[in-house]
Amino acid sequence: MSAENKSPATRRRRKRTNDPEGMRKKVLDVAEASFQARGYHASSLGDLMAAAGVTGGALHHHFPTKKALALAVIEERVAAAVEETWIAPMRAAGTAREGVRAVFEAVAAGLEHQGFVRGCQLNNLAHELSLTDPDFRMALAGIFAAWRKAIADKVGADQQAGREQGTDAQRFAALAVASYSGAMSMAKTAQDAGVLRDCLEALERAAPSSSQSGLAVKRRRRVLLRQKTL
Amino acid sequence: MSAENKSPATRRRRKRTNDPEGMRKKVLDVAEASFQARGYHASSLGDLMAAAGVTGGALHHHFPTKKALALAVIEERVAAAVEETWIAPMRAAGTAREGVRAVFEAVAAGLEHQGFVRGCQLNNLAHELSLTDPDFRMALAGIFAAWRKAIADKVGADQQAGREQGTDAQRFAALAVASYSGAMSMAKTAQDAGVLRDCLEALERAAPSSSQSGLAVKRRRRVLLRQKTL
DNA sequence: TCTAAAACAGACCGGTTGTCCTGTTTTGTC
DNA sequence: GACAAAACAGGACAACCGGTCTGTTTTAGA
Repeated sequence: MSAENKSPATRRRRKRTNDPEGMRKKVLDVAEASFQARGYHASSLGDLMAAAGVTGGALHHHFPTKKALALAVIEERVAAAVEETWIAPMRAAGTAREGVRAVFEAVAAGLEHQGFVRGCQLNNLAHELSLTDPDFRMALAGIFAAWRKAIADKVGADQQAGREQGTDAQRFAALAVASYSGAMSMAKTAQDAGVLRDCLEALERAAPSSSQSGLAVKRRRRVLLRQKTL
Repeated sequence: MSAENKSPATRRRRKRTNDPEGMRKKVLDVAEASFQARGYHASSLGDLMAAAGVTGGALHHHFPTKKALALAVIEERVAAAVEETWIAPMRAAGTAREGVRAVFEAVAAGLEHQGFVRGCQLNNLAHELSLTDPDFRMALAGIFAAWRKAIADKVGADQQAGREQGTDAQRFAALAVASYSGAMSMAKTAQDAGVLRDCLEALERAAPSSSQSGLAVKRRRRVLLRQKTL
């Protein structure tokens, strides 16, 4: 965690190696983590520079303004996180409902193992930045839309396979995204991931996969899908 | 909206009138609005002072620190907003599900009439402040808990009246709060309140009030409950 | 009326923030 | 190897932020 590029007395001047992509990645790593933990406004560029071991000149070279940095974090990192956590698992799932359940449980398990809750990157930044700047808002809205679309598409696939005939794909997707987002908000505030499981149970108990009451079907789905934790 | 306490030449010195409660209220009004629109960190005390027409001395007299001001906004204003928007309508509703529907529709209608979405005060501040300070977090968590309890209590009352026998009150409340919170997050980011209606429809289509499929029951509930818009 | 506390005014300060600017070093290209 | 552009270093700076401080006015109570 401390400095390691101090030139020792043995070799007075280390030769510099330009690594623009590596440096850019290092900055994005630190910014992503800091935005997640402290938020955008509470993260100063000075802190980020110190944490990344990067000088002001280098930072400014890759990201002219703080807004540009945040936009890059949103478009590259936050979008990728949603892709990894939700979109890919949803594509890989057998059905939409199984996918939703798998993600909820995987995230809940990951948070419980981690011991604390930092919340959803997308929602964290969306709340802080949506009204601040139209560019922020549009970038964040696009990620929300892609997220919803991935779920709705899965419902559509289910319907083409003869399932979920009574379900409105768009609305189902909206509810899935909303309940996850809100549950994460509560989990973050209470520092307790249990509410994620509460919401999932309520969602499934209230919404059986077909007309069956869905009481005996629930347990055996739990082990079907293993997923890499975030 | 401009200054009105400039002393005109007619009477050289206006007599000052101490109004501690009024001044405190004025500051809280401005702070509440600014936190809602710009967030905590993006709201500077200088802006608040200017907007409220209050000097630094007066502000500091009532709120020694910015944190104290935010805590007052949370405990007095945000809690009151949740009380007015959710808890009171929930107590007044015939059943829990009717109450949830009434609030969703009232808020959606209010937002559509307003033309823009600033989001949920509680969730806005919760996302920005939960991880920054334990005092903030606890205050916000308490409001979430009261919100959930109000809904769960209503489900309990329904159950004592013979309804909702298969429903878990805690989980139902968690899902209602979560889906509302998440829907508001999306509505704020997309600047479109329609997602609130999507979530409500999905919630009710998926969760019929009893074993009936809930297709014909939905429409006639819509006019039953009128509620004061936020 | 006298007095002390509360209420308010307004200047002030140290620290921080984001950005800019001027150099220096590295690197790809002819 | 010459050279221009990219990559990086690091200081400088003006604006701003939150908090403090001193002083004045109002108000309540004896």
